[in-house]
Formats: sequence, C-alpha cells, structure tokens
Amino acid sequence: MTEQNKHLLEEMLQEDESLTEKQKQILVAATEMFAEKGFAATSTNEIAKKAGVAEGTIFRHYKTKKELLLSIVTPMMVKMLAPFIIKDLNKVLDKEFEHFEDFLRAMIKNRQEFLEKNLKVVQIFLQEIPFHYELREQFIEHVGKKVLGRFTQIVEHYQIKGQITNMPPTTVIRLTASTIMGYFVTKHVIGANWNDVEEINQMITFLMKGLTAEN
Amino acid sequence: MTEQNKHLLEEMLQEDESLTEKQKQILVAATEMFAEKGFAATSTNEIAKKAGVAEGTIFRHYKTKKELLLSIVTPMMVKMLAPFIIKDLNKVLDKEFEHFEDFLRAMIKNRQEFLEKNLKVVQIFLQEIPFHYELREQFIEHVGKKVLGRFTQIVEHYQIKGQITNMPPTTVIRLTASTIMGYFVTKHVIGANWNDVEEINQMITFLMKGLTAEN
Amino acid sequence: MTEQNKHLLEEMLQEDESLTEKQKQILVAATEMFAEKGFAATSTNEIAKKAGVAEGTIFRHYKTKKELLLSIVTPMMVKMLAPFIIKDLNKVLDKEFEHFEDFLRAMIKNRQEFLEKNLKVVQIFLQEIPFHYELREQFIEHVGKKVLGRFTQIVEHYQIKGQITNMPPTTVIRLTASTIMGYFVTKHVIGANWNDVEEINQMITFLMKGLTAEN
Amino acid sequence: MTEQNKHLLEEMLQEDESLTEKQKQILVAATEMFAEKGFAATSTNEIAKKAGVAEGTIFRHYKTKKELLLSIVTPMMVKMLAPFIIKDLNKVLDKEFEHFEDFLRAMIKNRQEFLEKNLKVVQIFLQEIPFHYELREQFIEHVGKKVLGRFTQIVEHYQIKGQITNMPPTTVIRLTASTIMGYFVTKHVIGANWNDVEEINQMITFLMKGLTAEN
DNA sequence: AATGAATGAGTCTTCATTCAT
DNA sequence: TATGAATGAAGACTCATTCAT
Repeated sequence: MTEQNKHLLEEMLQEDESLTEKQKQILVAATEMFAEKGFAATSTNEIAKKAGVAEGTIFRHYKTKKELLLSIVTPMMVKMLAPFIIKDLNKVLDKEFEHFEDFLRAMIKNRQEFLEKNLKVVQIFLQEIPFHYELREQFIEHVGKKVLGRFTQIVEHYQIKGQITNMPPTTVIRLTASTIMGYFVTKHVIGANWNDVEEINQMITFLMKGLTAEN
Repeated sequence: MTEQNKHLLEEMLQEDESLTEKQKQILVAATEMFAEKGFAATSTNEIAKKAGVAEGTIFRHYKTKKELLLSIVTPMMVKMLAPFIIKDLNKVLDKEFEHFEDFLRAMIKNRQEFLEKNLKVVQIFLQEIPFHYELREQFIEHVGKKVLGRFTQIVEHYQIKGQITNMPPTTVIRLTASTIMGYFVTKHVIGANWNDVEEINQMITFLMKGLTAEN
Repeated sequence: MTEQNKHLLEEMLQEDESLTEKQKQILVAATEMFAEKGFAATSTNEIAKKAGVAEGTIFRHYKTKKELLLSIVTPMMVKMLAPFIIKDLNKVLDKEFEHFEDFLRAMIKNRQEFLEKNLKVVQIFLQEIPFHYELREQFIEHVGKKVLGRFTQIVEHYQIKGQITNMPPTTVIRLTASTIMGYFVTKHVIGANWNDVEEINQMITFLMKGLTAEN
Repeated sequence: MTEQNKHLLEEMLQEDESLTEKQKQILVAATEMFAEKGFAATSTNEIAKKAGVAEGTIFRHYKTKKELLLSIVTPMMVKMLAPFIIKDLNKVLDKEFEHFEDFLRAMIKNRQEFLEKNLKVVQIFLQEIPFHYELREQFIEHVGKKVLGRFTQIVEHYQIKGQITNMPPTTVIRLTASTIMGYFVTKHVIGANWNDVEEINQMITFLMKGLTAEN
C-alpha cells in the first residue's frame, strides 16, 4: 500500500516544485495516518514524528490541521475528475467507443488505475466527507455539476444510439455507479481470493443486460 | 430526524427497563452528536450538556466513551439482521414469494422501514466502521457469517427455480446489494426531488433484467 | 496475611457489638486496600466493591474517607500501647524480669505477636504517618508522652541495678528500639530464608553487649 | 529546607545541561510537594502553579506523573550509592581506616552530608517505596546486589583483622544500619534539642561494644 | 440501615497552535 | 526554512460525597 501511495506523492513532488523536502514528508505521513486513524483521531504530533519533522514545521506550511487535510484531498479530487472534463471528450467518445460496453470497460479500467494509485487519499476523502462541509462543497462543485453533466451527455449519446434503456440519464448513472463502486468496495474489503477478470466480466454482463434498451 | 430517532430510543427504553431516565437521555444525545460530528470529534462534555446530565454520569453507565459508542451501535446491528436469521425463513420464502421480484420488493420495503427508524445509528455505524475494529468484527461475525449464508440459500433457491442467472450467489448478492445501497445513499443525499415509487420500479426493472437467467 | 488480619477484625467485631455486618466488611476491605495501595491511591469505590457494599454505605458509617482511615488506625495504636500503660507494670517488672535481658526477650516476643496479628494496620500506620498530622499527634500523645515515660522508668530501673550503661535513658531506648525495629523490617522484607531464633539471639547478644554497664 | 534542596537541583542543572530552565523549576517544585504531601496527593496542577509553568509543560518533559517521580528519585539513588561502588574501595579501606571505628565514623559523616543535601528526595523515596514496585526494584538492583556485596567485603575485612564479632556479615550490617538509621530518623523527628556530637559518640560506643569480637 | 444513581470539582493527559531562536 | 519549548484550553475519566428511595 505504501508503495502505491508513493506514486501520488511522487507526482506531487515532481509536478509541484514549490514543495520543500520536509513538506513532502509531512504530506506522506499525514496521508498515511489520516487514512488509518481518521483525521480527528490523528494528532499533529504523530504526523510530525512520522514525518521526521518538528511539529512547528507543519504549521509553517499549513496554517491549520484542516488546511493540511484539504491540501491532501483537494488535488486528488481535481485529478480524479480531470478525464471527464477534458473538452474534446465527445470527440473521443464518438471515435473510440462504438458501443456502450466498450465505454464501460474503458472507464472501469481507468478508474481502477486511478484508485490503485490514490487509494489512501480516496479513502481519506470517503471517510471524512461526512464531517467536513468543505469536502462536500468541493464534491458538489466538481462532481455534481461538471461530471454529472458530462455523463449525462454520454448516456444520452448511447440512448440515442439505441444501445441503452431510456430511463432518465441520472438514474442510469446512479445504477451504473452503484454497481461499479460496489465492485471496488467489495474488492477492497475482500482483498485476496478475488478473480478480477471474472468479476469484471460478470459485472459488465449484469450492467449491459440491466441497461439494455427495451426492444 | 430527531423524530425518527426517538423511535429507536423509545424501543430501547421500553424493552430495556434497566435503563435509567438519565441513561436514556445520554443515549439520545450521544446518538445525535455522533451522527452529526463523528465519534472522535464529539466530546463527552458536549454529550453531557446536550443530555442535561453531569459528565460523571456518563461514565457511571459507560466505562469509556467507546463503550458508549458500541452500546449504541451494537444493538442496532443485531436488530438489523434479525429478520434474516429467523429460523423459518425458508418456509416463508417458499410460500410468500413465488418470484424473485416479489422477494426483492419485500426486502427493499423492509430495509427502508428499518433505515427510516434507525437512520442516525446506521449513519454512525457507516461513519465509524473504518476506525473501530470492534465494529468490523461485529459486522463480519453477524453479517459475514450469518446473513451471507442465508442469502446464499435464497439466491440458490431462485436459481434452481430458473428465475435468475447462474452466476455465483455471492456475486449476485453483491450486485443486488450494491444497487440497493446506491439507491438508499442517493435518496439520502438528494433528499427532496425524489420520486420514490418511480425510482424503486426502475431499480427493480434494472435488477431483474440484469439478473435474468440466460435461457 | 489475610488470615492474620482476620484476627484483628474479628476482635473488633466481637468486642465492639455496635458494628454492623456491613461495617465490618468495609473495615476489612479498607484495611486490605490501604495497606496495599496507600490511602490516597485507594478509592472509596474500590473499597465498596471489595467489601460487597454500596458506596453510600461507607459514608453512612464514616463521614469522610479520612474518618475511615482513622477508625482503622486509632484503635490499633491504643491497643499497641496498652501493655505499657498497665498500672502495675513496675510490680510485674520487679517480679518477673530479674535481668534486662529477660525483659528484652519478653518484649520482643510480645511485640512480635502483636505485629503478626496487626501487620496490615501497622503497615498502614507507618505508610500514612508522614501525610496526616492527626496520626502524628495521636502518636506523640500516646507514645511520646505515655510510653516513653514508662520506658524511661524501666531503663532507669535496670541502670540502678547496674545492669546497663548509664547513657541517658532516651538514648538507650532509641538504640534498643532502632535495633528491634530494624530486625522487624528486615524480617518483613526478606520474608523467607530467615532463621528467627538465631537472629533474635544475635540481636540480643548485640544489644546486651552494646548496652552493658562500663564497670 | 528549601535551602538544602537547592543544592541537589543546582547540581542537576549544572551537570545536566540538557535541562530547560522550566524543567528545573518543575523538578524543584515537584520535589517540594511530593515530600510534603506525598506523590498521590500532589496534583500536577499544583506542581505547575508552584513551578510557574503551564501544566502542559510538565508533560512535554515527563510523559507521566510517575515518570516525573522517578526522574527525581532515580538519580538520587544512583548518587547515594556511588561512594560504595568505587572500584578501589578496598585500597582506600586498608590505607585510610586502620580500625572499624574509624570506618564507621567516616561513613556516618559521609552519609550525614549526603542526607543534608538530599533530605527531601530521600524523604520522597522512603515515603513512596511501599507504593511503587519500580522503586523497590531499583533499590534491590542497586543496594541489594551492589552495596550489600561491598559491605560484606568490608565487614569480612575487619572480622579477619579480629576487630569485630564473627556473626554473619549480613547480620552485622543489619545491626549497624538499623542503629545508624534510627539515629537519623530520631534526629530528623526531634529536630532541635539534639546534641549531635554527643549522640554520635554514644552510638559509636554502643556499636563498637555490641560488635566487639568475643575475646 | 442500605442502596446506587447522580453530581461537579478535580485528575492526569493530549492537543493544535505560537513564537523566540 | 526549520526548530522544539511552551502554552492553555480542552479531553476523557475519577473521585468523594450527597440524597431520594
């Protein structure tokens, strides 16, 4: 797990050159601990120790503990949504994914890769969203408005093509998203003993059958 | 919300006569606050004030803050699963639900009623499960072993009848559960502007089509 | 140890008929715990539990925790001194103990029996005396004035007889008492591996030689 | 009394440069209060106030209240024993103290000076030893094993020279130690009205006579 | 006489944050 | 930039004591 997380932080450090070495250590340590024990139950003292940094150093970079949390979660949220907000998505769509199933498959694969890279940060996000209105607002701002809009277009696209049922697009999205998230959660909880390829196929079969257009 | 929660606590107080009046006030207040701010961010001082009780009184009844949390969540978990562990479930099944769809519909309705009554406690449970291994263990103990077993029987029952697909029962259960939980979550988040009957129908249509047996 | 202690409490209960059954249980439990953990570190809650009594019951009989302590220690102190305050001590002395050595031997034996019976209470007394002026005052009142007076007479008696050195009686008493108490303390600390008869003989030899009159 | 204690702390502060100014204030205040009221009855709040320091500061330096106690008592115990563990003690012995009486006198003087400097800490040690197994263990470790061994050698040395009785060395040590400690305790309790020179002479006379070799 | 629920002041300890160096 | 000592408010929890039953 530590391995995967390194990637995220490495990206951060490579992309954002303004970050001090110590600052990076703080971000790594905080991510680790927030994921494990939760934001409220993690003390800045612990983070400092784990990061090999003086406690004061944390507050030199982040005015408050909460700012530290947001500085971890916010960029993830932006990145998470990036692929869906790219302007020429429609073009890509039309060309690349003749069938809804192909789109589904591509999206699942893409999200899976993202999750593997950002597992801890996503975990923090999900754990903390009930307690911080800032997170909820960010989520609504980004996902609720932008992503949902995109997805609606996409769903309508395939509905027009007659490939999927004519339910309201939001409902289609909800059913699809629930299924995929249920898959990720179960996989994450089960851990081993999990035949990935098989399960994905079954899930896609289920989705395609469930969403198929009434003849 | 307070309204619905009263039900749970009222049951508690009526069934469990060993509870002091003050103790009940503590349970109500703690439930309220844990749901709202989370366990770690709620202080026993706050709970005491909200309950109109001295702080010491809390600890006279619950040795630790965590014990208070568990005393709220544990009984809910037991109750939550009760309907699925009733001994003559199979009999009921055979007689009452000729078709899988009827079973689904009944279960959704039943769970929905349960949720409405215990919204806050369920919320606490979901929010806190990442941070307390006791909750995870209880969940595995009860759900993982008992409920999953029951559901497996049920799914196999309908598979044999040829009503649903021959995927592994656990997969069927996962797909179904994901869909239903996604429905509850969305409903809870959206709040208003929600056509319940319509959404349930669409969900069931989706599930039935998705799980239909390949003839 | 519990065994020996029972004796003390049994005496208490037999002599003092005004004591309730519960009250006796409280005294036994409190003695046990005060000896083990010290007065300040023992809670009335613990005492109540150990005594099998409600916490309120303690305060029905003893207005404060300190009163409970004193009600344990004070009677012991009175009893401890009793033998030395008996009016006809001199008579007894003259007749029974021709030599100082016999007096010493008798006293050591007598004190030893007392200690065995009241080990815990004496322990409490010694542990708590630095922290409670009441205990110091009681001790001065009883020992400082009464016992010291008696002993002075006794020492002078043997000095006149030419059996012991002519140092000031208080010094003789101090040297003798130090030696005897050192013996008890060491015995108590060592526990096993202790040849009682031998050690007492050596101690008496030491004392007799050390206190012998310069001819 | 405060005067004498300053010495100890002053040494601490001069030798141990790692101690903060505040930390020293904490040690002084804690020593004062522990001696006066006992460990269990002294609150960290009191200590902080007396030290002119925030309560949190105490716990920045000492993880627990008990650690504070030990950090006061442990170094004293080490220092207390130092003179007896010096490697060339035998050499010193042979050359400096031809007679056991001289050795006794030197030791009493030496211990007296030590006590005067460390009165409070020794008091704390004696008061708390019944309640903290750590103190008992430290004492056994240091005194029981190291010091007792040295003293045995010394006693045997004078026994071989025919200056003192042939009782088992441990018994000789016990008798001597009891006498000396009885002297210190009485002196401390009596306070004034105490002719030091006279009392020491009488004590040594007593000891020398009591321990003299049987011709 | 005995209970045990209730109290609120007090306990030790932790925390996020500040600030002089 | 980084430190780490210092803070004081707040945290969970304990305590001796009271009081209605």
